[in-house]
Amino acid sequence: MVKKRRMGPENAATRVMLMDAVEAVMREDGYAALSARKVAARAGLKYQIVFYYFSTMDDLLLAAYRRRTERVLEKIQQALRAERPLHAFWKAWRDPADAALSMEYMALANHNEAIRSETIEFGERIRRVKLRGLSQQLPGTDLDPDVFTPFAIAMAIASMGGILGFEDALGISGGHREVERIVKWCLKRLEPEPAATIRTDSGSERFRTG
Amino acid sequence: MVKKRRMGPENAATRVMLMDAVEAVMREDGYAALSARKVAARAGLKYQIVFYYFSTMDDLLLAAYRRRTERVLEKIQQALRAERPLHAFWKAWRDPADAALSMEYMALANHNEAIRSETIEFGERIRRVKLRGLSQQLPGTDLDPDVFTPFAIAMAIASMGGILGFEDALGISGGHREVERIVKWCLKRLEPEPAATIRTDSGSERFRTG
DNA sequence: GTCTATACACCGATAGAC
DNA sequence: GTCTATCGGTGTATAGAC
Repeated sequence: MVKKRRMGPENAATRVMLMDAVEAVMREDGYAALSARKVAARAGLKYQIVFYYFSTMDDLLLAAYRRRTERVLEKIQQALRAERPLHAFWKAWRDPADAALSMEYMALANHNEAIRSETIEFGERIRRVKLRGLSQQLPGTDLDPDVFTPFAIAMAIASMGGILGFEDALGISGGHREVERIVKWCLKRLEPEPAATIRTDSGSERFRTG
Repeated sequence: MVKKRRMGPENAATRVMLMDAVEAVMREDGYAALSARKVAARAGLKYQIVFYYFSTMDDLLLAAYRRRTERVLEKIQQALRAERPLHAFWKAWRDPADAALSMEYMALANHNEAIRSETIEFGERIRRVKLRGLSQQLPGTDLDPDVFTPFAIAMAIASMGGILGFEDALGISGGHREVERIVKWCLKRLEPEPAATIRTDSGSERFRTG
């Protein structure tokens, strides 16, 4: 019933090192390669130390994942504070730096209950933050405001940026330039440059109310 | 050098059963759970039979993956033959049925060289098929034809549908309705209903050349 | 074509020494 | 706080019996 094993404190430096090691192994070799032995070795320790700080490997994995979601959330909130939040979302999501890691956790979530529920909860949290943080209507456009809400566009942008990031990480780049052109074309009109003179770009295409 | 082990024929029924079993295990437990023991057990056989038909586990995995990419390609070509290909793409990619499996292979591709190069090759093949199969310009719209090419739109649609499918598979649904509305709003204008009277939808928003 | 038997590496986890 | 020692279970792969 009660855990009899001796356990280390929550705030130990080694605990943090082990979580760092989890991310490193996940990035390099994937979740299948994750083991107490590999994680500890990367931290320069014997593998039994893992069970001094975490009761199971799943516990360590979940702790590392929670730390990561907190960081991603912070990144989102930064984008929300930008002067052009939609542009910021596009830039942030398109970044392939963490794409491989995200993919790994997404795949893992399909088979690990703890990671799954954490992922669902996190996904819903992101959406709440976006809904609250984005303005309700876009000022710079005359598009149907019921369809093209800032929230909806942010979600669409995150989808496209996410896939493009995944593919970049893998080494696939075909069609990315084309998708980027569409997104930028739309972003330019939905969220025009703020301070400077708003160039009407006369001669090129724009959205118009019919 | 030469493989000395005795090996079964390429066209054996058991070989196919083993590939089916690979997909089943991947779907249910993920690539980390994939092992000769589990795969064979699912096919109702002892695990050593795997090494009679495949020289390594990686070989079996690659064979199963290749079979799958062929099937997906066929699905794409079906969409290309539809009367409204972009609508067909959206419907096909949004389907969460195989999303978990796709995710698994994508994550795997990041750490398994054979699966990675096969994935890259397949990705490029899809793009060629799309480029060749889609018309060069959309007839039913007056949007900038250099930006909104059928190919670019098909890629964007695949991105959004893909992520939505992944999230559906996981159990995340927030924001999907909103993204769907945007996509459908655009699809309706980019690829109007063909045979029937083309409703101009007077009073609602449309794209216009500025 | 499928099985038993066997080899050896690595896995998570525990107990207890230092 | 980190180590050594040890456990049973599972992993890939091979050789050879039936």
